This record gives sequence, C-alpha cells and structure tokens, in this order.
Amino acid sequence: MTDSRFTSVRTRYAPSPTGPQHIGGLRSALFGWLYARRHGGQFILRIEDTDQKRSVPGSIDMIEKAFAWLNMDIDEGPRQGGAYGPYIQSERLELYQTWAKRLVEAGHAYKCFATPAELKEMRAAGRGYDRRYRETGEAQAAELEAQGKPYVIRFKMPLEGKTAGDDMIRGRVEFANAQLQDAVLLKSDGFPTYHLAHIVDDHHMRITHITRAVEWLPSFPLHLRIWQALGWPLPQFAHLPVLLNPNGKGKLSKRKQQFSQAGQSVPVLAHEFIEARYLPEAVMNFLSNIGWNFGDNREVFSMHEAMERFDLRDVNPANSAYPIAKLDWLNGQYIQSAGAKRLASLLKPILLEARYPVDERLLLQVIPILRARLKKLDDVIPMAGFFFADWADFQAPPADILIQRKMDSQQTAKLLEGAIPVLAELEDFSAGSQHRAMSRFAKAASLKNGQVFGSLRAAVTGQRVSPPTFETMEILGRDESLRRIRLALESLAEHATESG
RNA sequence: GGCCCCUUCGUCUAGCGGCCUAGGAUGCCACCCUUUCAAGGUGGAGACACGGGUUCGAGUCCCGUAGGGGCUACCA
Repeated sequence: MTDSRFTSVRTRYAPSPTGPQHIGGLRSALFGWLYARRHGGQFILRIEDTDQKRSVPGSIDMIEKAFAWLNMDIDEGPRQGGAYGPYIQSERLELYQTWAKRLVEAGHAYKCFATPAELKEMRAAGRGYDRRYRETGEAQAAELEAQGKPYVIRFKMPLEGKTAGDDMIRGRVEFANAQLQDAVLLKSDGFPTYHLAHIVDDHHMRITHITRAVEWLPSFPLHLRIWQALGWPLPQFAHLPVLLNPNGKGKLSKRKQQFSQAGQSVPVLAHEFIEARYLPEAVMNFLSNIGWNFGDNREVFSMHEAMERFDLRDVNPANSAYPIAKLDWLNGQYIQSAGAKRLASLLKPILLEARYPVDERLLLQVIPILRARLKKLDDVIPMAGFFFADWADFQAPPADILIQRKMDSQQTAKLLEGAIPVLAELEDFSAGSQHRAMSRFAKAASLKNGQVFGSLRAAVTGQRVSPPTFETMEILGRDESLRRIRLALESLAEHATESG
C-alpha cells in the first residue's frame, strides 16, 4: 500500500485529442484529481495522440478549457510543463521506439510482417492474429526487413497460465493468458499503440495510480505482463465505472440528442455545460456524486470538502445511468447559496447578451427576490428581464394576461382603476405597505387577494409568472408602477372595443 | 461466439453477516406556507434481479441463471 508520507501520489488524465471534451472523461479525471489532492500529490495531463488519423486540431485547447472552467488544476501538462515532459505522446516517439526495441532484444516481443490483408483474413476466419511471426528467427526477420517489408512489433503473451492483478475498486481479477493476443506495441508507422505508450509514460512520469475507464480492464493482464517484461515496479490500478446513457442503455454517447428531458437536450460535452451556464461547482458536485458519495447523507458539498475524504477504494464498481436531472437541482442549490455580488456578475453577461442594458444597482435590488426562482442562470430572462428592458418601451400585456380567474375585462378595469388612487396616496410605497393596502382594497371590493395581486402583477410586469408583485412595484417605484397600471387600462379598453 | 466486469426505490446512492419492518437524494404525488412561480416545511408511493447453497442468522459470503456493460484493431 502506498503511504503518502513517503511516496507522492501522482495521477493523470490521458485523453486522446479527438474532439470536444466529453463529460465522462471529465468524471474519470475528477476521480484521479481528487485522489491526488487528497494525498497532496500531483495531477498530470498527458495527451495521447498516437493515432494520427483520429487527432483533431484544437482538441487540447478544448480539454484545457474544460479543466480551467471546472477549476481542476493541473500540475504538469502540455501547457504547464513539468519535470517529466514532454506531455504529448507524439513528441516522445523515440522513447517508445527504444523500449520496443529492447523488448524485442530481450525476447519479450517480435517483429511481425503480417499484411493488413492477411490480418483481415485471419479475423474473418474467426480467431484473431495467429502469431505466425512469433517464432520467426532473427535472421529471417532481418531479411524481410531488408526487403523493405513493413512490420509491427508485437508482444509475446504467455500461451498458457493465468495473469492476475489487483484493482483498487474491484479487488483481484484473473485472466487466462491464452485468451489474450500478441498485441501490437509499435505500429508500422513507428508510432506506439496505447499499450506500450501509456506504460512507458506512466513509468517515466512516475505515475503511482493509474485511473482509467473499465473498458481497459480486458487488457489489464496484457499491461501487467508488459510492465513485468520491462522490469518496472507496478503502479496501482483503478478501473473506473463509466457513465451510461440516461436510460441505462449503452455508454453515454456524445451525440444522442434523442435523450432529452423536458424538451431540452442533455448536455454531454464540456462546452455544452459552459454554454448552458451551469455553475462549475454544481457540475463538479454533480459528477462526484456519481459512483462515489460524500457520506453522512450529504449531497451538497464543495470539492475542498470532498478532497478530505475521497478514496478510490470507495468508488462503486457499477456503471451508472447519467442522472442529469440532478444537475438542475444542484445548480439551483448553488444559485441560492451564491453571494449577491457573485450572482450579479454571473447574471450581468446573460442580460447583456439578451440586449438588456444592465444597471448594477437595479440588479442587486432584484437578486433577493429572484434568486430562489432560478434553476439555471438563463431563467433570469423570462423571470426578470422586464426589470432591465428600457422602461419607456414597456408594453402593456394583452387582456387575457391581465384578466384573472373568474373575472372579466370590465371587472378587471374597475379593479385597476380603483387600485390607482390607493397606491398613489400611500405614504410608504414599501412592499409591506402596499400589501396591507391592497388586501384591504380586495376585501372592500369583495375580491380575492389573488385576483387583485394577479391583475397588478400582470399590469406591472407584463407576465403571468414573476417575482412577488409588491416587491417588484417597490423596485420599479411608484410613478413607473402607476404608469404601467394605466397602460394596462388602455389595453383593456382596446380589448373591450374589439370584442364589443 | 469467447473472455472480463457489473446488478439495492424510475434514477444517483447508503449498506462492507445481526443496528434493515433497507437509510438519504433526485424525480413524481399530496398537504402546509403563499399574490403567481419558485424556494422552504411535512407526508406519501417507490428497491435488495431470480434460484440454490454457507450460517443460529444474508441485501451483505459462495455457486448458478437471467439481465446490463465492455473487450475481442497497426483506436484509444
């Protein structure tokens, strides 16, 4: 067992730069990151771009942007450098070639000259590669090489017996060697495969705990044998469960837009979370609750708190359906507990983008009555956009918004007309004062509070749903509130003419 | 097909042989609060996949079955 007092824990996230950063990868990264932080160790980002065909330009930027947004700090990586770089595999080709060569010299690997056509044939025949070059002598191999025949380097997997390894999450796992193939270590283009590259790098980068998705479990024995052949001390392994689609069917995919909740598509890519304006700390909290739990029946916690108790050994081995509905709830929790200033700075760009000029003092006034009503920051527009639009442009809502339950246009007009002088003569225009006055007014007019308050709400906000009416009027001020009520009266009059 | 991993409320999870007539969260429903919508409060419906063992005792250990996921590339 690794003792953090003596050995610095070093974990890494090693994605392939194949496009936008996926939330599943971020969750795997999160677990490695938390573990490193828990033990005061280092977290490394390494780019595994050994498949040139699949490399997508700009991927590294997207990955780094996602980490920065989530506030997952990276100790060593392509951008921050470090003592064990370079951190991009395509820049370390010589290293892999050296070790592949040594493996061949030591008899643990061999050159294989099988052509793609031959391989295809073997695969079609049922079995995989039949190890036809495993016993080819050095002399013959040299001859083929001299003829310019392309070759790969394959690992000599033991033909019989078993290979067992320990996984921090699932315990001991055992595999029959005969089941494994002689995997390719070095491709004919001189690039290594994942199997060779990650081991060479994890060793040279002093990685102590390899955290990776469960899909690597079947090749775990192969890797164990390669480590052994190289003669390097084994790190610990944790094969992490993966995220499944929300319906539990299949691995969470990038573009399954059919999985939507309440008509909205489910965010899967890092930039989608950013664009949807989720709070990064909510996303981190959300991710850490899948496959791991804080304990004490607590669902809401900071990463700082999580760092104090995270352990890879506590990770649930089962895959999880992507519980995206919980994210909205968590996001709402974080919005509610966010400081007014922070919320203001978060909301401001959203309002500006929607072309509402932002008066910061007004925004700060609105936040207390708005905060609990936001699940997502974007909700500010439909809920409270009217506060920030130019008041001079305010349009009275149509009659059907103004008229409350069990009322008609005439009664509504009468109600609003009657309310105007009461509000106008109020000594104190505070919400409380308005509330008391309007309650008395409703009673005197034999109306329900809801009918009076609702009509006023619609008149003043133009909406059926809004922050509390009187608080809203207090912020708008008496003059503006009364002006809007009069505008509503005009709208009602037009309605009466049209239908009369 | 072969091999590997997994299996508690719809979903995320607690549970590491007796504390479980299975706890929390989310979602859903109801009620309370209430001027709308939220938030908040209270309550409700809702799970140990199945079958065998082991044990005085099993959600917890073992085996099998079923279901799910993955691997089986000169992709990672």
